[in-house]
Amino acid sequence: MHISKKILIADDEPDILEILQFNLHAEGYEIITAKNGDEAIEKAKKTEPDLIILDMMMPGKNGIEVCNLLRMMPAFKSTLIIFLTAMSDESTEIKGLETGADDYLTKPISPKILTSKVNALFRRLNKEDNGIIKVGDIEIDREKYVVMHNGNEIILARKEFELLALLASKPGKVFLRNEILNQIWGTEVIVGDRTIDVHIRKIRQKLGLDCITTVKGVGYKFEM
Amino acid sequence: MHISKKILIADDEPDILEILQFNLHAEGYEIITAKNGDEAIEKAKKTEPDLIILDMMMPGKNGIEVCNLLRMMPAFKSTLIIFLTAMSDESTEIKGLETGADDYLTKPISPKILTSKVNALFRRLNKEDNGIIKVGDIEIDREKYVVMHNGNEIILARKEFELLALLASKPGKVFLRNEILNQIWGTEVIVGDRTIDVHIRKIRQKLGLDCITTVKGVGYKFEM
DNA sequence: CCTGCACTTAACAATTTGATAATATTATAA
DNA sequence: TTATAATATTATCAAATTGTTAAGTGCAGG
Repeated sequence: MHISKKILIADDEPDILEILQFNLHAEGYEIITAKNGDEAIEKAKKTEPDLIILDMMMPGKNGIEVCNLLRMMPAFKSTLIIFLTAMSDESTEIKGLETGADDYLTKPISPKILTSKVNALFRRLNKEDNGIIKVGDIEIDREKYVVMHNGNEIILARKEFELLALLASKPGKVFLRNEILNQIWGTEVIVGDRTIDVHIRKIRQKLGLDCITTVKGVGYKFEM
Repeated sequence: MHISKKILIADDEPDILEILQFNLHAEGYEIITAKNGDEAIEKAKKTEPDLIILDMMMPGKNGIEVCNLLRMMPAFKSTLIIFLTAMSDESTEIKGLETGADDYLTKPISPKILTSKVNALFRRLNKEDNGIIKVGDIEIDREKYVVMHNGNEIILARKEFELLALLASKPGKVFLRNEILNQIWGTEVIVGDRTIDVHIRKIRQKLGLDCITTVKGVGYKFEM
């Protein structure tokens, strides 16, 4: 499972703080709260949260000031920051975004929109390390175009790689021959049925494992 | 110089299309437009934009459908997507975000908010490249345009430098020939396929290292 | 005006890949 | 068990892909 992401919420209104805390905690996030700007900076330094939600209007340092101060520190150069703004004031919103925030929310806050936004931001952040399929001791990296087995790199030709990646994308699922043809070769190109077999054979050979099962009369499936 | 980011805008209302196009173009982005969902998908495949702005309500395929279709293709797994929604309808917004969009905008659209949001999204995306790339004993300084290897400066021509910098920006990742052409030469210019090879050769020669790997039928990748 | 450099292209060699045909083997139903 | 259809295997060849060299073009600086 995931290690839960930490979110720091800074707002001087206890009600808002509680609503946000309640909803985000329900989504599985770990919540840290702060009642003003100075406390926010202090707790940010101590806990290094993944996301910081800052109210724009706070006693002492306001949201923008806090954001600016944080962005100056290397540790918070790329931390996600969301502003909360009471008024739907365009210039404030723009100022927030230009200060280096990633998004802003206008009060009154809808819990559902809040959680959706937060989830969306984290989803985007995790997009960067994607494309890796892991099944048993095999690792297929679509981006690097590499297949690893027990630390050894296995060199596959393009069609072989795509075929393996397709089968491994849903371990256990039987891919019909037609399905494979459409996915790998497209609908335009027409190749004989034996072609698939030959590629399957090469993959089996190169992997040296028995992880592709023939389902006679139907297709192939990948499983460890 | 940076190569300008490409933004694809899809909306059936010509007025909106024009407003968005005008404002984003003024910010230095390269704009591609589409009048409906199908055209959007077609143009997305052809031009591989960095950001796609989709109107939710369009004749034919609506924004969510287009988003779903795009997200299914590996090439658009991590492309930025923003929805435009006419109504400030909470459930629509949430649905949009959960479909895999990165943000949404409610009409009527404020040009300033639009550009701020777009800039903020790109800012976030580019957080990683802080100018200097270090891989193994190679150091690439994007700002100074200098490549160092074991303390020795290696002189690369501009195209060579950009190509190396691109490959090294994500070590291990395979860059498709198309991707390289789009990033280094842009979509306007058309150069032959051999051109890439020749530049790669020169880089390999000058570096005197075997750090650029050919992935036949796919592209090139940088790794130590 | 000459020279050198950056970039591109053309041409050919070297290599790899992918598809097919031909044959062998296996699974399954009658 | 046998007949039959489906798949495995092998070898072969054409096509696709890349490496390499040389040469052409345009431009900037001396």
